[in-house]
Amino acid sequence: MRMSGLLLRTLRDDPADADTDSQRLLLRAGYIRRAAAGIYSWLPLGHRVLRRVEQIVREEMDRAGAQEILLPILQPLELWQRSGRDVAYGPLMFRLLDRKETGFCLSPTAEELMATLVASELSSYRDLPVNLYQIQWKFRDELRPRFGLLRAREFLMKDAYSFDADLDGLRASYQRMYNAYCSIFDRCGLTFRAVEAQSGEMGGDVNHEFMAVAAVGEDDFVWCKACDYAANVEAARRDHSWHHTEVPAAAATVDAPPMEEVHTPGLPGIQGVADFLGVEPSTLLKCIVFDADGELGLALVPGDREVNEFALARAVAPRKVRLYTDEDFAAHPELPKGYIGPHYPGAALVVADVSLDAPRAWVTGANRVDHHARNVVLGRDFAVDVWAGLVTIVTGDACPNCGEPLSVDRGIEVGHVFQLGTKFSKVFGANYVDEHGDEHPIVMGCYGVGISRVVAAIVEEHHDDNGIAWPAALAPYDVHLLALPGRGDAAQAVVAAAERCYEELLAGGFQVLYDDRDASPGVKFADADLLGMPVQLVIGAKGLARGVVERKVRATGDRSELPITEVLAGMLAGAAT
RNA sequence: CGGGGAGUGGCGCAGUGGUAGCGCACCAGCUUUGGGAGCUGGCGGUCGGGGGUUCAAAUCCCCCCUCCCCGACCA
Repeated sequence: MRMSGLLLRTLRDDPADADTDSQRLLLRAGYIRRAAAGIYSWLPLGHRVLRRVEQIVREEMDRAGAQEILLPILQPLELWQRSGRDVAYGPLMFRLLDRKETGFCLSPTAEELMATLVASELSSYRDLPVNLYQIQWKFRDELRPRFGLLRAREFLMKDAYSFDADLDGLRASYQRMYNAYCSIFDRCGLTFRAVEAQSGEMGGDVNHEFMAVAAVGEDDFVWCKACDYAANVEAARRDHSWHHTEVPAAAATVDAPPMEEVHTPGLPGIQGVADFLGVEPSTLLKCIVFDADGELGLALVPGDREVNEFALARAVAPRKVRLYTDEDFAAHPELPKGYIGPHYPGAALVVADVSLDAPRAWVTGANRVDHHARNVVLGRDFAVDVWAGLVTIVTGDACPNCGEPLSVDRGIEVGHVFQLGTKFSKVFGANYVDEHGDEHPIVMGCYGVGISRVVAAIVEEHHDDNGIAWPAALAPYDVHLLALPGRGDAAQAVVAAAERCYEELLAGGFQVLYDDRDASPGVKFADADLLGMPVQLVIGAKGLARGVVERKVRATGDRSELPITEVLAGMLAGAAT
């Protein structure tokens, strides 16, 4: 493509209302334009990127045995009323009436229509399994669209739906989609992890979120850079064996002096007590009071850690847990809030983080206002009813898989796979007849990739101060060819060489963006870096005099020279490495 | 929905009662040509919309709309 004819205007200034790198750069580089809050137009370069992501998704879905179809965006509201999601989605759904006052919505997703379709098209176990997908625009009237393409009201999504005879079939379909998603995000050049989402009450459905690591992500999650461990913060674990190898469980081996009380007036907080006594907060034992089905419980963690409420709930299930609030303490004035220790006589249940199972003496509350206790020893001075991983994971904790340090980062949810079960099949009568003639609801799974969101996630990961640096698999063009003819005697020769080079690369199968504009070198360089094609080829009078073309790799800045006669060969060789 | 901020040319901004300006971009000419060139001359805005106050409103008042940020909410 010749840039002289390309619909492209790059902006020198950052758009005032861009709040993330991806939005800022995609706007500046002329890939997208905002049409309304959370609604964007895709210009030629942006559209090419979108299509390339789409194509990767399509290839991987096809490879996984899914079949592409296309469902309408405009869907009868009646379907959504039947599933109950009319109410569940509420104002998140764009709604409209046709001229006969019949309700419609702009599809925010497509389980209803898919289940309806399958109900009428499939009827026998011989038809199963089936996996159908579409790549279609979705609409959600977000309370607050933001971050450009990351939380848009109109976005391109690949949504797939698997239909199996039973749960085993679903699990196999799910695994195929899971694997396909890993391939998709690998090919897109994203650093990502599949996070098992916190299942709802009583187990719930199995589902994984695919999180692309990015500072602008809207969700915290825990992941290991050394292996594929990942979890959301509520479900994350750490491996204590890496901290406490070879430690006998019997803390009674501690040779500590007897427990003694210390007067710590007006110091209910961990940091205050640690400073007052001249010890590290980690040597304090933090006692968090909770209610477990009406009984008083204590959750014990080291003083420098926080209690993960979800972990606590899992530890004492099926009892229902509620951490004490100020109101609770107000209702129980006998509790010495801020000075409670693990040996509190009224505690019916003591739950401790497993890291406390170590031979050491603690500083903790003395169960008496303005007093703390020193030399408090497990087994001698207090007992634990339940051991569990109770602490909220922080960066640096050991990975439960491999022991390397974990990271707590933010992530962009670029994909989500979900074992749905029979909820929609039952509502829409998507049943099949088994080999014995018995009818069963089809077991469904659903699988989404936010294609337009992936584009933004890629820019978040692949950019620098000068602009975007597309991974080769997604760049709108493979090569950015810059002609710098200048006004000297060599100008015509430079243009001629660039033209030859352009034709040669095209003939060689490369997608080439050719800067043939009558612009200064500075403008061309700046635009090339901003637009972000993976390789830049510069043909100027200087190089031409020596018979060479300069080659710059956008992502690394590495420069090399190719003989003008071997540009295509050089590019082919470069592509191979 | 609560709190805060903002709407002035394609983009970024200035302009607190006197009839709209700067930088970038765009067009023309001349000069310049290896990291967003210079000079000259141009094009382009009913100042978000409506109403009001005033001799006079981008500016003051009222209503509405839109956008942004924080929160709440949430695929």
